[in-house]
Amino acid sequence: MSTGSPAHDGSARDVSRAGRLAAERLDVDRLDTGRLAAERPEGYDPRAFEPFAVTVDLAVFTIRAGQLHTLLIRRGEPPYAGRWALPGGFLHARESAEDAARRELAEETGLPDALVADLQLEQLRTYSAPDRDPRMRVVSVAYTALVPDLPEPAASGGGDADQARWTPVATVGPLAFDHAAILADALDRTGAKLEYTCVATAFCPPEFTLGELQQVYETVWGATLDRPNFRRKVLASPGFVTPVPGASRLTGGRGKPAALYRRGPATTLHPPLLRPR
Amino acid sequence: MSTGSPAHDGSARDVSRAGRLAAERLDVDRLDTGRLAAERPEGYDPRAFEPFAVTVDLAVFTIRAGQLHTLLIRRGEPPYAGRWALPGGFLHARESAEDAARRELAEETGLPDALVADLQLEQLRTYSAPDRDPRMRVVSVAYTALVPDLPEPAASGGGDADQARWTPVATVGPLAFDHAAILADALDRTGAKLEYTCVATAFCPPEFTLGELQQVYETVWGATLDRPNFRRKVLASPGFVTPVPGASRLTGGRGKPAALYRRGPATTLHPPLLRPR
DNA sequence: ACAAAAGTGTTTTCCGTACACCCATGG
DNA sequence: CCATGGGTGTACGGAAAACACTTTTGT
Repeated sequence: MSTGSPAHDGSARDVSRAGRLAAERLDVDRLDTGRLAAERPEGYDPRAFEPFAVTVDLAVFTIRAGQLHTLLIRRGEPPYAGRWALPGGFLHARESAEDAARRELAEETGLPDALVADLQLEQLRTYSAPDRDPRMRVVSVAYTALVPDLPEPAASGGGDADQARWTPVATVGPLAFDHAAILADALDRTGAKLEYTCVATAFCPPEFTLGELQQVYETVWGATLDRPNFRRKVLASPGFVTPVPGASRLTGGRGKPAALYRRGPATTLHPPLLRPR
Repeated sequence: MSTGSPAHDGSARDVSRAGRLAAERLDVDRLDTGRLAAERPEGYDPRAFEPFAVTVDLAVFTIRAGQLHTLLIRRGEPPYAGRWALPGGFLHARESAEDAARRELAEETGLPDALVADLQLEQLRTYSAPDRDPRMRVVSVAYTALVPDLPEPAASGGGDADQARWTPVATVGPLAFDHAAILADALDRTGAKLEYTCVATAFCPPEFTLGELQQVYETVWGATLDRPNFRRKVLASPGFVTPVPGASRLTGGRGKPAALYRRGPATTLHPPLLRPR
């Protein structure tokens, strides 16, 4: 697909992100970087095994106030000190990348583990440019997560030097390492997945109206949809949503109360819900 | 998407695959595996940085005699000695995963580098289960490549102990490590990509007929398509194929000679070419 | 009574499907 | 002249886009 090819970037998490992450602090100086080719005169010895650091990066999206937001953390240590970055961290020794992503997500957002356990979490892509991280060779597996609007966003960790904050994707400035490219890829993928999967419900609370579901599509796609047609399409897709006998009122104080739905058992959308144009 | 979750498997390339790969031979005993949690009594030290080996695995597909084939190599060393496996290998020190995949593909297939340079190569997924490889912690980035039917398949390397062979996917037996899961994922992805991208032409020689292109779809999908409708859809997709003023005869000796086409500049298919049912 | 949001119906257009038919070539 | 494969035309059915209309609430 697209080749963001972010050249001079990196993604290794370091000692930043407050004391709550002390359990996975990394002392870069302890790393055996002596074999890295960058520190050898010229070329490398092909017979030497090169150890890599492996991390996960997370593009976590939610919708707040009709805008798509992503979770960013502020780096406290060089490189890129003071810059915003995607949450993430190193794989533990006996932990898969997805397990690591789930663990990091729980740590960063403070969500209960039970909620994180059955969360939409999709592997996006692996970023492996040799100079992603100026310090060492880091290969990072990026994941995308879609979460409902959380009452307390990521306010855990307190008002420390290392903040974590929901940021509207439209106002995201330059990010550390190649995280801008990762974020762009995640946005592309998320928009595309809405077309042929049921992931849109992941943005919604357990019970939601069709109007809220439509707002998810409109927010991510940046387009307006015809309400009657959207309604028909969703209800015609078996297993996309299941009705809840009961109604509630939303999106403003007035208007007819809307029926409530839960996400259905289906994961893919047949036929797809194509975006306009 | 799907979660193959291959549990007890691995993917590290070792000293197998003939002498032509000597440049990247790996002596497992030289690896610093002392820190691996599997060799410690119980649990692990979260503060210790764990070095990972990073490899690429390649699911290379071609169509020969109306059957989808994949390129497999036979392992000469334990673990899984004698078993077939996907081609692949370790990342070099200053090499991205895609570069490594391209290099390995050139080495395994013996294709000229120029041809490999502008080849369809798509990152599939990264496999990181902790026990993928019984010897050590290996994270593998899997790629999918689609190539035309090659005159000399993978006959380079000679009749050595380590063979490389095109195998019909229908007759693939058990594979080493989690390669069966990777192959299954690659098949799923390839079938899906035919629907909304132009990658099908990657299976074809530079000049091809619409009948050959249709056979690609029918072979990968295992379904028959209506020829007139297929023709219209392809020609209606701008940039999918471009006509060549000239004709040739094919697929048997008789019948009207078919017009020839080259692949066009487009990469995505609007509207998509959905498979039946 | 009016505004705002949910829900229903209808028309028109377009696309996918199925299938009939003609063309060119080899045996 | 018949089998085989390439290429064209066309009619039918269903889905999607556009839009008018009804229903139910709050103010």
